[in-house]
Formats: sequence, structure tokens, C-alpha cells
Amino acid sequence: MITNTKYSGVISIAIIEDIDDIRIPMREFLSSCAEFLCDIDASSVEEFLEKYRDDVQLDVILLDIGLPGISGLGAIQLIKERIPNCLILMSTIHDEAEKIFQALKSGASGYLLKDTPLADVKNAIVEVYEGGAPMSPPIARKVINYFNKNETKITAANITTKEKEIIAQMVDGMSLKMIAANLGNSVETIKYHTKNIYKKLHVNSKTEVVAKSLRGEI
Amino acid sequence: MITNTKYSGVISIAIIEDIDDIRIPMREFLSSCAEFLCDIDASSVEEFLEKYRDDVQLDVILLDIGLPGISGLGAIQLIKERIPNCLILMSTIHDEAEKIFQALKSGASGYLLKDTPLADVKNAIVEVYEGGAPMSPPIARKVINYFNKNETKITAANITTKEKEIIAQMVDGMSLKMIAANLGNSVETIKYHTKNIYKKLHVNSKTEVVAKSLRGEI
DNA sequence: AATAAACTCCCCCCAACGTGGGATTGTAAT
DNA sequence: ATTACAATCCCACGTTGGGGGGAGTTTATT
Repeated sequence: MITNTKYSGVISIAIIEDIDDIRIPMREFLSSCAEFLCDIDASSVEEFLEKYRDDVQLDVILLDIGLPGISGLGAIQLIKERIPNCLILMSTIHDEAEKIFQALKSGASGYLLKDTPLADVKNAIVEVYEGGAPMSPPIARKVINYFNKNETKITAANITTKEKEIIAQMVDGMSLKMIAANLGNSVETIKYHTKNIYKKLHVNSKTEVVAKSLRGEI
Repeated sequence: MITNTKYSGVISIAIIEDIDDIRIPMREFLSSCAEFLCDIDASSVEEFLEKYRDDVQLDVILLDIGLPGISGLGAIQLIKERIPNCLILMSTIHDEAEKIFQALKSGASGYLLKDTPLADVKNAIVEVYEGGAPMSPPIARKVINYFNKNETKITAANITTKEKEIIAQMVDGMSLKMIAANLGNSVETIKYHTKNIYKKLHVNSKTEVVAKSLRGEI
């Protein structure tokens, strides 16, 4: 990685936010911090991409999620392609789980609600730059709940040992015939067990069993 | 929920930690905070379960992950069963991704590294009590990276948009007929695309496509 | 001794799936 | 203009899978 850092220790940032009443004070505040160099502010992704110069290092982008034109969500991938080493800190008014996960999957490194005080935004930028993943508390809770949900049901259905073996084979893409061969049973035996598995999991196809299993819902 | 809170606004906490040099100062510090009531400290899960009385409300448990006997990881489920409304804040020296995810899946609500300053531990307890999910920065980064990984490889094989739609339907457990209905095509069209999907992914069943997809191998 | 709960295996039936062709349209690239 | 390819459909064939039965074993629990 080639570093074009102007002054070591200074974090180069950009702000993309369409609402002037948020963007302008934000830029003024962050520019006043000795830690930051606010090279760019833009009211849209399109504007940002015009202003951005590839030879200038950019460390962190503060990106609004609800932008006109290219949405913040779509922008993540664009930005990551063009500036792979740039960290993206999302800022949003909504705290919809869907959008949060989409953003994180696309490559965002942190997630702030718009009511975050400026001082905390400053800390968040430093934290993300230092390898953390700042999230406003309600966001963080949603993220960890994502994990919770999945495995709470682990004891839900009482899957027997044999059934677990069969499920494992299914996940490996085996046909019932192959499972029978692998486990030393007749196909009919495997069929019998799959019927019970389906009843316990409330599904009616191998595919759904595999999906549930890989999602950790078994 | 029946609250047995002794004084409103006070957070009732417990500490489970086997190392005296950590547990004792921790308890002293937290007890000195007006916000907390530290009812219980224990050097093992077994000891905690003995000391715990069901009629006394407990809001937050600070739980060491590497305990002798019942591990902190195993303890999460035990505690959640007995005290469902109690929040669990894990504390650990390791930051292994595996254990973090296991803990979060089991029901932990936050995750601190053991080098966290006492003042920050205090803030973390308040944060988790107020609905947040405090995580030490390296932990938070691991958690968000978990999301990143899953969707980066989507461009590996050159799967077309249509094919992606169909794969998504497969993952949702749809039959080819249902997929056809949902996407407004004939079953034959869906069959045509599945053939191509199978060739591209080198598989020969829906089940394997679902498995690959959920493993992030597409 | 009786009951329940896994596990084993068999039958039939029909729907769903996987594989092999082939035909047509439209669009994008050369 | 030609090639290439995604996308839309169709037919036919054999295999696999899902649902409904039933019958026997063992093991553990009551």
C-alpha cells in the first residue's frame, strides 16, 4: 500500500451528506480538530466522485445513507472499488436492520445515527481509523441480535444423533442414495429419518433443511 | 416482567471471574459507583449459581469467558435459561473470532477485552443496560468483518442478475414451480437457468447451490 | 411388564428435479 | 454484418424426492 499521507498522524477525511445544515457544521467542526484534514465535502456521491483525486490519500469517508441519486448504500461498493483502503463510516437517521446489514455487507466499517454529538463523531472517526468499528448503541444491539436470533433455537427441536448425521450429509450435497451408502443404511431408512426431520423443522424439502442448518437455525 | 429493583435507577450486577487480582478490584471499583449494586461476585459459574437467589433481580452479569469448570461460553445458556432478562457482558483476554461469535450466538449482549479500563467497564455496563451492545474496538471490527466476508465473493463466478434472483429464491426454499411464479416465468425458463447455474458452480442439485450460497462461496 | 422413542426396512404414488436436446428473440460487441 | 450471449420457452426421459402407509428391532424408562 502506497501512502501519500501528508502529515503523519493526521487522518484525511471526506463528508458526503446532502443536508447543508448537517454537512456544513460537521465540516467546520471536524476541520477545527487537529487530528483531521477534511479534504472534501460533497452533497452527493456523484459530486464526491468528481472532486476526488486518486493521488491524494483518503482515510475515512463519512457517508450519509439516504442520498438523492446514487444512494449511500450503492456508493459503498463504488467507493470501495476505487479507494479500497478507505474506511467508510455510515451515518443515518433510520435504524432499519435491513439497511444496516446491507451496508455492513457492502463494506462499511462503522455505523452512526445522525443524532450523534459532534464530539462522538470525532471519536468514532479516530476509532475506525485505529481499527475499531464504532456503532451507535442501538445499531450495535441490532447487530448482535442478528447473531442471537440464529442460535437460540439450537435446542428448539430435539434432533437425534442419526438425524444430525443425515442433515450433515444433506449439507454436503449428498442425495438420499449417497447418504444411505455413506451411513450404511438402505435408502428407505434415510427417507424415514428425513420425514421426521421435516416434521421437526416444519419444512418439506432438503433444500430448506440445508438452508436452516447453514443459517444456524437448527 | 416483575421488577424487584431495590432502588430505581440502580443497576444490579454480578461478577464471575476466576482471577482474584481482577475480580476483587473490579468489585471494589464498581461497588463504589452510585449507579451499581454489586450483589454477587463468584470465581466460577458453579459458585455463582449457588449464590444466586431467584427472587433478587439481577440486571447485568460480567462474565469471564475462560473459566475453570463450566466455561463462560457454556454458562451463557445456563444463565439465560434461569435469568432470561439478565444481560450478559463477556470479558476475555483472547479475541478469537470463533469464541466471539459463539458467545454472541448464545446470547451475550456485549464483549469487552480484559485490558478495558475500569471507567470504560462502568460505561459499558450502563450502555448494555440502556439497550446498547458495548464491544471493545477490535471485537467490533471482527463482528463487522463477519458481515463483509459473506458478500464479497459474489462476483467470483460470473453469475448473471437473473441467476442471482433464482439462487436467492432457492435459498428461500422455493421449488422451481414457485420460483417461476414469483419471477413471472415459465418453469422451463427457470430450469434453463438452473442448468447454467449448475454448470457455472460445478454442482448438480439445488441443495448444493443453497449450501454454496449460504457459505458465501458464490 | 408395559410404554415410549429411536432406528431399521419395505411398499406405493406422484410431483419435483436433472439432463439431453431444440427454437426464438433481443441486445451488445466485433 | 456477424458473432456471441442472455433470456424466453418447449418436449421427452429417467431419477430423485416427498408423503402416506405399515412392520419389526432395540434400548431405556416407568
